[in-house]
Amino acid sequence: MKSDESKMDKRHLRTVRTREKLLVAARAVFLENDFQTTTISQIIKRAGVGYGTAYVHFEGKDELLIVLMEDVMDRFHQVAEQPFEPGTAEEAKKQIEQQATAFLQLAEQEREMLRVVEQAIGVSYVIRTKWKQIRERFIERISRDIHYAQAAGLARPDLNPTLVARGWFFANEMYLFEVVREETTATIEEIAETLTAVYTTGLYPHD
Amino acid sequence: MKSDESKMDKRHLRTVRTREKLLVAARAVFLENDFQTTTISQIIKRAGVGYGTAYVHFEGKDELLIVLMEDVMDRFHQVAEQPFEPGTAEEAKKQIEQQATAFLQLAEQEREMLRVVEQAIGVSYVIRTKWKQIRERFIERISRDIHYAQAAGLARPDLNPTLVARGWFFANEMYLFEVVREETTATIEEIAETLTAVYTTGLYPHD
DNA sequence: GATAATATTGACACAGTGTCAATTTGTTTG
DNA sequence: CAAACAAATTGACACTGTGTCAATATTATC
Repeated sequence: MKSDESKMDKRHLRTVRTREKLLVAARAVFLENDFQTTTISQIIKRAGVGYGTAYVHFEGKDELLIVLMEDVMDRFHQVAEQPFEPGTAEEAKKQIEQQATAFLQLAEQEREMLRVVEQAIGVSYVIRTKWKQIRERFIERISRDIHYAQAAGLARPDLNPTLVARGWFFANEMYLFEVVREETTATIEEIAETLTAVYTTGLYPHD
Repeated sequence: MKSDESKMDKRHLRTVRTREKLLVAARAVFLENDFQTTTISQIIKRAGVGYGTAYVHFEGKDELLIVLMEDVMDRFHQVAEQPFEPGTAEEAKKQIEQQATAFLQLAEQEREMLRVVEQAIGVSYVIRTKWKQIRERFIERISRDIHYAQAAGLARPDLNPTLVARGWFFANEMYLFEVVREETTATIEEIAETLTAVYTTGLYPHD
C-alpha cells in the first residue's frame, strides 16, 4: 500500500508523508462520523497539517474518499472477475449462488467503509460516477456469463442478457447496502440462496 | 390540492397564500435545477417573500420537497395497492408484468419530480426515510401477494416471501431510476417483460 | 381605537469552503 | 557553504449559504 520511500529525496518524501497523514486522518474521521457531517477542517486538524495543505493534495472531501475506496473496490472487482464456465444448469446455479454470497460477504467485511461510501454516493457526483463504474463492470461481466450460458444451451435464449444482468445485479446491490446498514434479518446465505433460486428457476414452477 | 379558502379569515388566508407561494416557487426552482444546488434563498426570492418567512412555514429545503412529493407518492401507492388474486400461474405472471409496467410508466410520467427526489434521497435523511416508507409499503404488499400465490399452490412454497419481495422490488426500483435518468436503451415494456420473465420462471429452464 | 395575537421580515451570527500571497523547507550551483 | 532557486506548506481572507430572532407589520378582538 505505502509507496517505497527509500529512494525518494527528502522533499518528495515529505509530500508523501503529508499525503499519508491526510489519508489516515480522513479514514478515521469518515469512519467515526458520516460522509456528510465530516468536514475537511476536521480532517486537517486530525492530520496536524495546515489548512491549505489538504487542498494541495486533494481536490476536496470527495477525492479523499475515492482514494480510500480503492482497496475495497479492488476486492469487488476480484469477485466480479471470478470465472464462470458451468457445464450444467445445476453447476451454473451453484456458481451464481457462490458469487452472490461472496458479494454480500464482502459487504459485511467492508461494512464500515461501505457505509461511508453509500452516503457519499448520494451526495457526491464524483463518487456516484465511481460507483457506477464498478456496477457497470459487474453488469458487463454478468451479461457475458448469461450470454455464455445461453450459447451453451443452459439458459433461456429469448431474454436480453444485459437487461437480465442489470435486474439481477440491482437486487444484489440493494441487499448489499442492506447488509452494510445491518438492516437485514436474514443471513447472507439465506439471502443469496433465495435470490439465486428466484433468478435461476423463478418463483412460479413451470408446467 | 389547494385548500378551501372561502371560509378562512383574512389572517389564515394570508398564511395559506404565503405557503402556496413558497411551494410554487420551490417546485419551479427544484425542477429548473438540482436538489443540491437549489438554495432556500433562490426559492424565497422567487416566491417574493422575506427571508425568514420560509423558515416559519417549512423546516428547510427537505420539508419543502416532501410536501411537493406527496402527489407523486399517492400515485405510487395506488399502483402498489392494485388487487392481486390470480387463479392460475399464467394469470399471476400477467398481473405481475402489468404492475411492473405501471410502476415504470409512473417513473416516466413523473420523471422530473422523481429526478429531484432521487437526488434528495441521497442528500437528505428525512427524504430518504420518506422513500423507505413507500418502498416498505410496496414490499409488504408484494410479500402478501407472494404469500397468497404460495397458499393457492401457484408459487414455490419453499421461499421466504419477504426476501423474495425485496429482491423483486429492488430490481424494479433501480430500473425506475434508470428510466427517470433516461439512461435506459430498452423500452419500459421490454424491461417489465424481461424482469417478470426471470422473476416468475427463472433464467434456467427446469428439467 | 386600543390592545392582543399572529405573521412577516431582514440583519446577524455562524459554519464550512476554496484560494492565494507569504513563509518555510529543501535542493542546487558557483 | 552561501546565495539563489524550487517546491511544499500555511493560515488569513473572501465567499456562499444557513437558521435565528428581535423588530415590524398586519389582522382580530373587545
